[in-house]
Amino acid sequence: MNKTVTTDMKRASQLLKLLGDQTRLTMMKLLQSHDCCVCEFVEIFKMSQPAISQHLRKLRDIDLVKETRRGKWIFYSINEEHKDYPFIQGILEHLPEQDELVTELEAQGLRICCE
Amino acid sequence: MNKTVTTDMKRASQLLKLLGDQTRLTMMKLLQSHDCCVCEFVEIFKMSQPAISQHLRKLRDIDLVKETRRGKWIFYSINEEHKDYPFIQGILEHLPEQDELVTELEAQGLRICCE
DNA sequence: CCATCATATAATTATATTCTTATGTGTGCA
DNA sequence: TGCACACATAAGAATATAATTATATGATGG
Repeated sequence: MNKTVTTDMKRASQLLKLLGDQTRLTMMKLLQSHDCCVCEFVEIFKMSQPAISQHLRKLRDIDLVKETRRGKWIFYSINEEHKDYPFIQGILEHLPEQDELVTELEAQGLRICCE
Repeated sequence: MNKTVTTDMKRASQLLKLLGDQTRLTMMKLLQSHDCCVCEFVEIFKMSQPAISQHLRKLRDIDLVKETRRGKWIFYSINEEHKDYPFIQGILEHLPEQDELVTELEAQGLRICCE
């Protein structure tokens, strides 16, 4: 048996389907280096707040991300304890950094900071 | 810049969407160890021939697989020259072997052999 | 304790996906 | 040369997905 096996085919295809959306995939890549709150994502993706919320919900429903309230905002972060996180991580490693998106936010003064 | 970057976000999400289907994902995993023809997939997945054909078409449309005619059959195989093959390979490595499916076929005498 | 801000949920619509059935195409063999 | 087999394509229906608009929730700060 292959030691790198971490998941069965059904779970794997469900995970890949979730990542098979440019918005969610970029969210996950971004979250690897920066926790973000919903309103930041709204700015970054130029998408309505409910649309963002719904993408985050899908990621949360299978525990890929967790949420933490900080002041008025709810910050999302990667759940590194997820059983399939090594699998996800392997995928994200192949993708270009998306830090630029956060840098732009900061330049516009839209980055949320909770002391 | 990250040396492991192989693809941009749009292409990556398209690839992941294609793999985000259990049938296609299993096809890809299977093809890593065995070339297969359409009628074998029909048996393996207990799915109609047009349904199989359509899945294979999607994989072929982005050049993930290639086809070769051998006698009456058209065999599909992985296109290892694909620009994103290392990315795909990284994903498939995490999945359990699917050889059993082919073994079963052989046991039923349904495996196609061309001399 | 009330108003506001950030976020979530619901309902709806538009579009994409995946299957089925029907039919077309092309190769090999009688 | 024509029939049968393997496969592809087309058309249509059922379902899933992802957006929008409208509304609800819930914490915070005044």
